[in-house]
Amino acid sequence: MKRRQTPTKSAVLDVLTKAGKAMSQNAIEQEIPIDINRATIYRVLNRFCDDGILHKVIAEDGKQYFALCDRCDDTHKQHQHYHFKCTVCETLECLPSEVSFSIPQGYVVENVNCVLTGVCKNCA
Amino acid sequence: MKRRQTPTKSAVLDVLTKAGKAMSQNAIEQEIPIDINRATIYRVLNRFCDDGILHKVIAEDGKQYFALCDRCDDTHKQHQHYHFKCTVCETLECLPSEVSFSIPQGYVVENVNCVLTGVCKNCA
DNA sequence: ATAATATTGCAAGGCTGTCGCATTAATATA
DNA sequence: TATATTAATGCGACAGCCTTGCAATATTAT
Repeated sequence: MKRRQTPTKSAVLDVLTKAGKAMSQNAIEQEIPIDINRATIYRVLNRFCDDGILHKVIAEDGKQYFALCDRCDDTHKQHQHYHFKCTVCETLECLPSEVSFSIPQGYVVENVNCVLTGVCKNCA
Repeated sequence: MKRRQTPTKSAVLDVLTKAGKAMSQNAIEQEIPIDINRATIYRVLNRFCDDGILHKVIAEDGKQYFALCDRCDDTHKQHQHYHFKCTVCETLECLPSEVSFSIPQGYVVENVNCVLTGVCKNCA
């Protein structure tokens, strides 16, 4: 299935690029200049994830956040860095700190989701 | 507000103790012998969290899982250990591995939520 | 026993995310 | 340029998770 260029895709990518942080579907919809259906935004976001352009983080509110991370299109497919969710400004950003853990024998890790919650530099 | 002893509270604690792992409201409700309202289970679980008896983990499905962890009533209030969610048996368990990270200056971390997803020892 | 109030059940509602289906629009082909 | 192919979208609907208000119940203290 070959991807097509659409206004929706560019608009979503544009918002995420300018934001420089992870955003929820809702936040993206509010920031986007054109009117795009909710389901469509989700589909666009998930396609971007499939294509390795975005990565998805689950925050402590149980919601999905999507980020365009500069360190993501590297060798490892997994996004093994920490994320920080500020309870004040609701921002979710990627941290430079890499996740490292030891796992008991026999376990196979396929995905990593690490979110620190608190107050960010700007809001402190 | 002083807590009261109720059959619901004991039943919930009992299930979680026997399970020895983190469980969702739904899973708890299914395991519980008596019939308890969904909202009530949530209220009981959240009260236990407030009282420091349980801790809550958000998994990659966006759902809340509650665990009675043996290492939790220690000095630190935060539950800074990794969790492992098996995609096969759907189990979410606490790992012995402690979470360690470096955080940029000015950030205040109040909570940690780290979940590894994959296949556990039993299902591999 | 009685009062005070924490806990519960019920119903309802909000929010998130997904899906099927008809329609539209982007790309390839003639 | 016109046409065919099919990816992408909008709409509506739905399921699931979690919370909340309110009246009824049950636990604890007096």
